[in-house]
Amino acid sequence: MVIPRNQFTEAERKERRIEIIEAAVREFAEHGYHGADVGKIAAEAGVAKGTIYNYFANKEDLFVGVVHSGMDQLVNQLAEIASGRGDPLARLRKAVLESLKFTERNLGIYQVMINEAVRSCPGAVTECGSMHKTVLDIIEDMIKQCIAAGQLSRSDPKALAVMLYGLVDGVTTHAVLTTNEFDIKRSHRVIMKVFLDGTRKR
Amino acid sequence: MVIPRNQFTEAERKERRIEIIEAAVREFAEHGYHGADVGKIAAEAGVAKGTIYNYFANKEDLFVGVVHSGMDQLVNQLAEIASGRGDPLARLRKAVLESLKFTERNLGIYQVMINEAVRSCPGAVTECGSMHKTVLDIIEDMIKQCIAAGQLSRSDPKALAVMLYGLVDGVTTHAVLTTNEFDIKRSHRVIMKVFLDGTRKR
Amino acid sequence: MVIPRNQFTEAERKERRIEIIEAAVREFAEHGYHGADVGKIAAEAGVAKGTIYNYFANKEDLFVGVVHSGMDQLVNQLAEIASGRGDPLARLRKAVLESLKFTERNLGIYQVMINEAVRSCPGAVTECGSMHKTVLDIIEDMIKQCIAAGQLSRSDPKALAVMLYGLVDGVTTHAVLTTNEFDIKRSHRVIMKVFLDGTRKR
Amino acid sequence: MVIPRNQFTEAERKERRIEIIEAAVREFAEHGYHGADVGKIAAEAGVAKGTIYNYFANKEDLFVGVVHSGMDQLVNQLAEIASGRGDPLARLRKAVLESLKFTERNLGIYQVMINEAVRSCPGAVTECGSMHKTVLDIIEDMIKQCIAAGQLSRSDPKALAVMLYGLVDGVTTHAVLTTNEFDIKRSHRVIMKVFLDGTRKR
DNA sequence: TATGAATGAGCTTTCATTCAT
DNA sequence: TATGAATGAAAGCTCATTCAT
Repeated sequence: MVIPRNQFTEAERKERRIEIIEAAVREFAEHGYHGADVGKIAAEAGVAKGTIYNYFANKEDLFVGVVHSGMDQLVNQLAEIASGRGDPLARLRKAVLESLKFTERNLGIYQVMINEAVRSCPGAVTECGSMHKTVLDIIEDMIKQCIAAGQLSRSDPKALAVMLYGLVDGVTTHAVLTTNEFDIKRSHRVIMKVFLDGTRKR
Repeated sequence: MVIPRNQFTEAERKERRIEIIEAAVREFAEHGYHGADVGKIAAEAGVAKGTIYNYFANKEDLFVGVVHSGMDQLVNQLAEIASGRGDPLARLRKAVLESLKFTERNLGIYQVMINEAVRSCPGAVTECGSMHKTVLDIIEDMIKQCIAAGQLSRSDPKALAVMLYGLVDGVTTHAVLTTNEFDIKRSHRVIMKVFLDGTRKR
Repeated sequence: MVIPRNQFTEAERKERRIEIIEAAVREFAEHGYHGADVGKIAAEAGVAKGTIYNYFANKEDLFVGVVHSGMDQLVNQLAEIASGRGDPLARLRKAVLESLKFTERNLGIYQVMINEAVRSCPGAVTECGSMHKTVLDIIEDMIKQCIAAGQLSRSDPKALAVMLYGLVDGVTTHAVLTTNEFDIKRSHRVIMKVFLDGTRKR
Repeated sequence: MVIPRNQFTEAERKERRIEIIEAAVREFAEHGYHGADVGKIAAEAGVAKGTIYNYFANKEDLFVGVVHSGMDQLVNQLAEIASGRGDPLARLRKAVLESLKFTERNLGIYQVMINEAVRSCPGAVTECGSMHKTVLDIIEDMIKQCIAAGQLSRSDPKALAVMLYGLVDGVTTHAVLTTNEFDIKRSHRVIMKVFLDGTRKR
């Protein structure tokens, strides 16, 4: 029963867009792309079904918006850490910690973004892929800084970024499949230990 | 137009079951659980829609069949390697290599199994979770052997298994998202290098 | 191709609901509960299949709506007669006449309501049973008035109500099975004659 | 797993036919015509689905068989009573009692026969109608005998038969809708009382 | 003749999207 | 611009019937 008005400020439109995306995040996270119900998203967001289509062209576009918004947060956070000053390795540690925190906070939607989008929502592949690439680029950049600072040995930084992020992703997957609660601090410690020192007996 | 017969040998029934599962693997891999169309699976398998329901109770049950069949192959292969003789670390290397090969061969369905099943197909969660646990148990067992043989340093073998498998899973995810072809040998080398020696400059 | 609008008055919604129920009455009457096709009901009502589900939760709920609507008419009519003033026996006669007219007008759906619902549509049993009970209660009440007025001999009024309504129902059944046209006036006369005076030679 | 033989005696065929009909009676009684499952009937009867079609052309034909068999019992019983000797009115009483007993024993299938068949199974209408007519004819005949013996007053015996049978049918319907247990003796007493003496205060 | 796997038309129900208001 | 009723394609599943064995 929202009374329509004729003119919305840009700010009001943005705010409502965000409300819709937040509702969409919850719904996509819980039911996956195909399982999500646009009607429920509208209800959750407190708007009419039709209104969704004033902000997004269709379900796919809404999903892209969700992905974009979600990854944007992570990218911004990582970018900030990456561009910081001080010990590069400490910053890398921090980046991994924040990534873990992010995935924990966004477990459901993160999985959907990273995994399901690819096969369920062709239109989102580009978006997901490019966000993923951005994250990896940032991590790669940090690794380069570590190498330059003599903290990591010289290897292909891109491959190392994939490894490091793979560890974060792998822990997430494991958490989802075992429905364990996620011990972030412990995961962080183990990931960094393995990544830095390996497991071989010396 | 498959001609119906009524006296099928056990072998013939199994064969047809496998044909259906193979068609289902393709469809689920391409479109995810919800996106998959039972009718298309039937057509793909060369049987009528109704026939599917002679072999599986419903879509969910079919999906569980797919998961079971898929993971079974990996579990068997890993189990064989794990129970082998000879150098434990070499066997661990081999296990990682085979896992990579498996995921490459089964990229689509593997992702659906590991990731989408959880939120799209409640009935498959148990199945997926238990298979995942089995794989990790086998790897954990091999890691224990390596520790016992003095090849890996003493740490929580369960956590290490999660790390190692996380690396494999992370590489897979990366491959899917970048739609890169998958350089298995290189991935194998990097994974083992990082896992064994870490990345720290010494 | 009904043009969709979104702001329906309560009256318009009710009207459409009635149109759907009327179409449903015809379809259920002709084919019974299981034999009825929701799609045909929609077509008959001039709406899309999906629209049915905006007014009723499912086929069962639609059927309950039909039963309720149908019996409501009869109940209201009988209730009005029952609560009238004047000679009780004359009112009882009138009630039987109106019941006969009602069943004649609603032959098909009446049969489905009374008979098939019980075994075909578990969700409607309560509804049907309670409407049936209401009708009998009204008739029982009228019989009590007749007894009080010394027009009928003292017997169990509930049992007599079952008898009287049984006569109406039996005549209906007979009409359906013989596909006779229904001579209401004659039926009314015979029913009242038998019910009041019996058949024994005196 | 019944082993097929090449030759069945006529008796064996008849016996199996009866087994199928008995199973069908139960299934039709419980679920109505459309709700009944030929597969379940076959399982109940201990034969394969295909075997049903060696004995009946299709579901409709099977239903006609059920109707025929069911009504045959009643018709035979009534016919026997009707053709008996002794007091006509006593025989009429007995016929009503046996009809009540019959409908109680066959409540479900009786309802289906009398009521649902008409709209669910066009092919059975003739059968049902003619059996119904036969029953009424027998009752009419008995009423004629009563009139001839001076036990009932002169009225249209066909109409009286409809009334009397209507009372039986009405009681049955009432029993089904109220899921009351059926007090046959009491019903019998009330029916005969009303039918013979009416309800008017004298 | 009995079997029962295969068939596929047909059913109910869902839900992304449209569009008159 | 927001609304939400209407839409109808599409999907999962059932089950009467067939027919090679």
